[in-house]
Amino acid sequence: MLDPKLIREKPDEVKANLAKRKKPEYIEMVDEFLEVDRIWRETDVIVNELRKQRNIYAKNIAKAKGDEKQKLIADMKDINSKLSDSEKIYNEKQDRRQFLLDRIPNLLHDSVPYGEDDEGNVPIRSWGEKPEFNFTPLDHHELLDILDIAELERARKTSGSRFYYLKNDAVILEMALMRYAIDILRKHDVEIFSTPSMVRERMLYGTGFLPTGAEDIYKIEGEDLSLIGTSEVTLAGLHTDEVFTEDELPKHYAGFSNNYRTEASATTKDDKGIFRVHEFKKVEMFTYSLPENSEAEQERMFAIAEEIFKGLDLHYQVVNICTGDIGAVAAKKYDIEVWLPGQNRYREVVSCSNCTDYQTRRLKIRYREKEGSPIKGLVHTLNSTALTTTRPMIAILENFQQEDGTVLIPNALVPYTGFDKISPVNKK
RNA sequence: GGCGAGGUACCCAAGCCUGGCCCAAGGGGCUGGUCUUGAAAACCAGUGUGCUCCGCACUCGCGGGUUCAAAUCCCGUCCUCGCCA
Repeated sequence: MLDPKLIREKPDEVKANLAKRKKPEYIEMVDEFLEVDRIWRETDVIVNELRKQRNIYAKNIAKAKGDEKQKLIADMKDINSKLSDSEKIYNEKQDRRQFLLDRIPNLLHDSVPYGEDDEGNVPIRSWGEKPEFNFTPLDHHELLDILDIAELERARKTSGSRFYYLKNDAVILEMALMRYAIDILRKHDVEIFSTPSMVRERMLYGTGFLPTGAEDIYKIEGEDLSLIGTSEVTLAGLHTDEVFTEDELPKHYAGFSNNYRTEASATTKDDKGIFRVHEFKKVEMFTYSLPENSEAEQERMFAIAEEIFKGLDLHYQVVNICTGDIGAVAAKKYDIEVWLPGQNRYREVVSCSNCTDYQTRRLKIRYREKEGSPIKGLVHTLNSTALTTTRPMIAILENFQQEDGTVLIPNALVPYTGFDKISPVNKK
């Protein structure tokens, strides 16, 4: 949520910023907000004045006696009827105002490149090199089959499309990836959490996954609980309504969790294998920062994400996400796109966002100089993938495949897996 | 799941039974000021949100209701803690 005062006081700046997102409805929302906000405030004055009258009368009635009291009570009823009329308008305008605030996205940082859609994302650097093959590299789903380390067809039977079983060496590899990432984070003094997989609605609203985006979330029937799509939600929610002191910040957190996504709006192109799935495990970095430090914190966080992928010897490029592709919550976002030989293209494996105060305004997470001193403002939040299970696994399979189908395990993972390759098995 | 006790501002906490100087006592912390060479102590002021900001209104977990008037009474609901299952 944006600061309503900012929209009111600098509407042209806000609109110019939102215009970069190439969605005219945002501009319309701002215009409507300005109008609704104006009426809301005018009504607020009227309501306040009537309430003041009511309070004065209430006190006088308490003191008055007999006929005088009866007269005052009659007058009071008149005031109350006027008040209830004004309050009705006031509440309507307030609801509409909030509705709009809930849907206007965050302001973009100046360094976000302009672009219409994901074609406009700007690669800013790359690391490593594409592997050379003197044979035609296989797709990851073919490799999963040859190596016999997953059940894809049968997963359709038990759970439906976009679910999967991993088995044997793939299970070890999955855990190894998580442990590998966690150890790197611990080296950087990040606090590690294993978080709930379900949260209350308030947390999803607070992090910006609601009200827009409800179709991507699995909701538990009859409960105020939904499955998280990322531990960003649980880690952001952790300090809801709290007030940090400056010396407590930044908080460098990371969450390990299962993640659930309906992928309702996804295309069917990535259906094969485990590229786009409803459930996966992830280590997610999450930072609470002073406003003035959030830009530096984003660079710091992203450097750790890169370190993780460098350690896996995976060739990748870094992309600055453009105005047309960035989400509603982020002010600025970097992705890591890893090279997938089986698809012959780069694919997203990391997303690192500075959400500034967009989430903390909703979650009411603030800071003050020290214990007991007045509140100074809202903290900034940032999140970044550290490592997921499925896509990095795909990258390892496709990049380190040998002609006979054997897949070599990156050196950094061997201490965690206990094996340095996965070889094809002869299935009956 | 059942029963019980609770939820008051940054923290602690009174008020609730018996509705009305509660525009929420008091304490702590913090900020500013007076004083001091400096500090402590003491004293004064400030310390939730909104607005047309020397003034008002809102805020007692949340949402309804009763009433001229609700932190206080009623209903619903969420959460926390305890005991039981």
